[in-house]
Amino acid sequence: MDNTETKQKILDTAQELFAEHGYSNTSLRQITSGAGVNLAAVSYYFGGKEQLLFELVGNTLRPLNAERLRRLDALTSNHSTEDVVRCFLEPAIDILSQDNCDIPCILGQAHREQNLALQAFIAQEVRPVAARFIDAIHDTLPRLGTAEILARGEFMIGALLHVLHSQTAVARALAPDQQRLNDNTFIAEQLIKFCTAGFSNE
Amino acid sequence: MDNTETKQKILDTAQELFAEHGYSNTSLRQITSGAGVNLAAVSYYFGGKEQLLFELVGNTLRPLNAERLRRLDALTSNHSTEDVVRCFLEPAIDILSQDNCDIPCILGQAHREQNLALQAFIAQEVRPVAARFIDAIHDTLPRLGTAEILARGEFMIGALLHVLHSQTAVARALAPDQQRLNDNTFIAEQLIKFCTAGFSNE
DNA sequence: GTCTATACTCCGATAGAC
DNA sequence: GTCTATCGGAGTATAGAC
Repeated sequence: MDNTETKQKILDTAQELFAEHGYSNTSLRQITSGAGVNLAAVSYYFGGKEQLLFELVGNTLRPLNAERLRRLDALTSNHSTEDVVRCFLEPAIDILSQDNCDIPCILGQAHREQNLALQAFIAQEVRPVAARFIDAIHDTLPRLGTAEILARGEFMIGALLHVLHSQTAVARALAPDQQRLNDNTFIAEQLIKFCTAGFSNE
Repeated sequence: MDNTETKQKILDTAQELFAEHGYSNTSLRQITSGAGVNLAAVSYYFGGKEQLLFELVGNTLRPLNAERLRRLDALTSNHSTEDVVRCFLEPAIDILSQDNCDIPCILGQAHREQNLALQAFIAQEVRPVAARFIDAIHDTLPRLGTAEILARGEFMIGALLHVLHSQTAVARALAPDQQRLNDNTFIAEQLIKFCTAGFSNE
């Protein structure tokens, strides 16, 4: 069997199972038997279960943050606060509309894992985006201090992660007849409006 | 040894260890040896590790939601949007200021666990508060549809849980010199302002 | 009723055979 | 590069001591 083929089959199966049952609730035996490879293959190719998760998270975060930076760079000098918020949120929410809905689950889970090494890994990936984002917000809301921008940035990340992870499960449980809660475009626009208004409060 | 004393020692130790290392990363053997009781005591008193978590979560959610309902009931007929948001957020953030900071960790973790039974348990506890909250928001923002209120309610919960869990860890990592990010009063006021503005956007 | 000792199954990891 | 065998530790269940 090919090297890359085995690795890819493990990654695909792990992504699927992690998304469905969660990292801790998925065993290496489920992954390897699902992928049709030997139990020891995960240790051989990735170094262990945790490094396998790191690989998945990195593969998701890298293109996402690259796209965020690309959009931030494309902003003109007289951009609005909503433009900046959109640069940050839209690439993440776009993933929800793609066919593979494992990715947002993996992403949301990663931020929530109580794992210092993983937290540091994520922080390192997000840092350059955060720095550019703070500057861009500062341009549109000069009266807002750095502490305010940082705090509100955390609120935005929290709201985004919650939506990525649960996909408004609480709201849909409370009102099953509200079909708009299943519409990702509706949720995306609501989230962008919500966060833009939240930031703009000087 | 007394019945209630053994149960309480298990609850206290479990709360501490779950908060520090996470539910999945804490073993029953750590809990029982830390509490000075036998391994089987958890099965005997709670039925298993999962039911032990349920008990902890319930003990945290019950008084929190009772306080939220009490404050919602105390609102006068001409309340503001900020009043309603404050009723929901302040009791949760007040916990942060208490000496026992295990509780917010347990709360944030509970929402994060990929566990359908736990999700249902939480949804059932939150449901009465959510229903009253939606009505109260509707009073102040009559042009807002139910779907909008529900979606934005999810964003607010996401932002709150993120703060409860990480206590603005990302922001503090990005700017260690911003002391205000360690001030719970500052974070609370910022969160209330952020969510109030987010809801008010009709 | 409370608690102890113990056994059972499953987990992640790894040394070593092939 | 792949696989088997095996290890220590996990959660769980229970028989029996007090």
